[in-house]
Amino acid sequence: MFPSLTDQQRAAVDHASGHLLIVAGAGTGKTTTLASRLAALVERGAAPERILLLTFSRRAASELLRRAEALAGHDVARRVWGGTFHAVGNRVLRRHGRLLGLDPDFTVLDQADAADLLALVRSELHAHDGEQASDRRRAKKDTMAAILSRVINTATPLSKVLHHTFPWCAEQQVELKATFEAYTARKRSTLVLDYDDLLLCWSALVRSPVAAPLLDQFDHVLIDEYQDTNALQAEIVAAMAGGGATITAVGDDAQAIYGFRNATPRNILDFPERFGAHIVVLDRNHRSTPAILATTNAVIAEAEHRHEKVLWSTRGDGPQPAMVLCSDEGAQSAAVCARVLEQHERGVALRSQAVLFRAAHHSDLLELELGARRIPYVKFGGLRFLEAAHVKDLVCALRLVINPCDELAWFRVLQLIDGIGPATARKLAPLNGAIDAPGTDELLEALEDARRLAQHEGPSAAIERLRVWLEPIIERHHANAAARIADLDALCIAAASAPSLERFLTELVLDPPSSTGELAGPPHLDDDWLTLSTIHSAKGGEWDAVHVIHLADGSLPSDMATGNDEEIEEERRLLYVAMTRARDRLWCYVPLRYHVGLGRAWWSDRHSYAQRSRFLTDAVVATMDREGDPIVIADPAPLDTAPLAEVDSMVAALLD
DNA sequence: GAAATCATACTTTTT
DNA sequence: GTATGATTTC
Repeated sequence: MFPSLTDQQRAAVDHASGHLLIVAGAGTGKTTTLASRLAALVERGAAPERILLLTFSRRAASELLRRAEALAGHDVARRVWGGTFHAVGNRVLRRHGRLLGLDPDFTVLDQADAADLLALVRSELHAHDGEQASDRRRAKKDTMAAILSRVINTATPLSKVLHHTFPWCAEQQVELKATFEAYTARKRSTLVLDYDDLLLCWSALVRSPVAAPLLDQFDHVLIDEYQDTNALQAEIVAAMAGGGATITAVGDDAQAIYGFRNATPRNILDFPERFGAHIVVLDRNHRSTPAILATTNAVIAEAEHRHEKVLWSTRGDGPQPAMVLCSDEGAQSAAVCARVLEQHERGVALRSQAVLFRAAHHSDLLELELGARRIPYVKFGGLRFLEAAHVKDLVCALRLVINPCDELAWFRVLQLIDGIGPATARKLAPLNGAIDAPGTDELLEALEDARRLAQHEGPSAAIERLRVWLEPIIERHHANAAARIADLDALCIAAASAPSLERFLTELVLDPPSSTGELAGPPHLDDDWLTLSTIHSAKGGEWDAVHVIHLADGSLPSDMATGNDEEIEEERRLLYVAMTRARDRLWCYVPLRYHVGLGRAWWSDRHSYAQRSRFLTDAVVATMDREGDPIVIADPAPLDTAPLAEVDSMVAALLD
C-alpha cells in the first residue's frame, strides 16, 4: 500500500503507538501523508466513525477525505468525522449538549451578530443607570467582541488582556466586565451561541464528569494546521487525549498566520512535551522548483524566531522567480494580465494559475482589467456576501422562523418596519413574537407562513415567502434594489439542496460561501478560470504559476499590522505562505505608485509613492530576476506655471 | 421622545 | 457602501 511515499512520509504514516507531531514544511506532501495515515489507521483496524479529522476549513476537510477515499474506499471516507473545530463543536453540542443543560436547538451567531448583541446589552445597562455619557470614549462594539474573544480563546483574565493588547480600553474594565456578564446571560436566555461558545461548551463537555461516555467517542484525532490553533482548542485536544484518543497533529510554525484570531504557535512548539509525542519532520519539498525554493528560503531565513528548517527541492531546475516593478497599480494589473495570458498560451491553463494578495480589495482594479479582457476568474476571500445588510435582514428573519426567542433577530427585523426604530424595537423584541404594534401584522403573517412552509415544503419555500415580505422594504431602502434582490434569490436556490432550514442557516454561519458566486453552485466545471485569492484563503492551495501582487510596504506588510514585531513577523510568514504556493513560476509585483485615500472623491487622482515591501530584502531579490519597468520615479517636479492661477484669472475675466 | 434624514469618517486577514 | 453622529421632522 502507498508505494509512492518517501521514507519521511512513510515514517509518519506508519507510526503506530502514541501521539505524533508531523512538522511539515510547505509543499512536503502534507495532505498525501495525512490522507495516507488516515487510510493506514483504518487498514490497521481503526473504526472510521471513531476517527475525528479537524481541519482549518471545510474545503481542506473535503480535499483530505477525497484523497483518503481514493486509498481506502468510499465507505470509510463517509463515516469519518470531519470539519473545522467550530463545525465539529456544533455537531457534538447538538447531539450531546443536553448533558450541559444546553438546548440542542440553539442558533449560532457570527462575529457581527455577537458585536451587535454586545452593543445592545451595553446600551441597556446604561439605560438603567440613566447615565448617557457619550459613547465617544467607549470601546466600539467590534472592539468589545475582540476583547472578549481574546479573553476566552487565550484563557487570559480580562485585566491582562486589556493591559496587554487593548491598553486604551483599560479604564473601562468595570463597564466591560458588566457588559460581558450581561451578554453571556442574554445569550443563554435567548438560546444563542457565538463562535467562541462552540469551543467553550465543547471543551466544558469533554472535561465534565457527566460526559465520561462521550470521551470514549474517538480513538484517533487528526489535526491539520496545528500552528493556527489557539489555547482553548488545545484544551479540547488535551481532554480528548485524556479520554484515550491518540492525537496526530500536523503543522509548520513558519506558516502561522492566524495570530489575529488568537492562534498561538506555542501549541505546536509545546505539543511534543505536553503529549509526549513522537516527532517526524518532512523537509523534502515536492512542489516547487529549486529556484523558487531558494527565494522562499531566503524570505523565511530572516524571520526572527523560528525552527531552523531548510527545505530541499526534489524537482528539476526551472526559471528564477521574478520581481516585476510597475509604475503604478494600473500597470500592475496590465502586467499580471499579460503574464497570465502568456502562460496560458504556453499551455498553462487558467486554473493552474493564481493571483494572491493581502487584502480582498487589493484585486479591485485587477478585476476590472480581467473583465475588460474577458479573462474568467473566481475570487476567494473577503466575506462581503453575508455582511451585506439585506442578506443579514433575511437571515435574521429566517432565524426567527426557527428560534422565536432570538431577541437579536427580532431587534433587527422589527426595525425594518416603517415607524419602528431602536427604542420601539428594544421594547418589543423580548416578547418573542407576542407583538401587537402597528405595522407588524405583515411580518408576523410572513413568519407564520414561513414556519409552515419550512415544515411542509422545505427551506426554499420559507425563504421565498420572507423574500416576498422583504422585497418592498429593500426597494424603499436601497438604490440598487435589483442586485440585492438577486442575492436573496441566490440564497433561495442554495437552500434548495439543504435538508432543513436549521441546517442551512447553521452551515451558512459556520461555513460561509468562500468565493463570490459559490452559492449559485459551481458554474461549469469544465470551464477554465483564473483564481484570485487572499493569501489567508489560499492556504493549502498550489498552482503552476503564482502571481503575488501589491508587494509594497503598507499593503504587505499591511499598515494595519505593523504595531509590534510579532505582527510584522506574521506578515512575513504571510508572504512566505503566498510564495510557497508556486510550483513552476512565481512573479512578485511591486507597484511603485498607487492611489490612496478614502471615499470616492479622492479616488480620482490622488496618489503616493510606494516602497518595495520590506520583506523583499536585497538577499531575497538576489535570488530573483527583474522584469518590468526599471524607472525609479522621483518626487513630482514642481510645475513652472501655476494652472490654478490661470483658471482664476480666466474666471475673473468672465466676471468683468 | 422617537424616527427619519443628512453628514462624515473609515475600510486586514476569518471560524 | 456602511457605520456612526448630528440634525431635522413627526
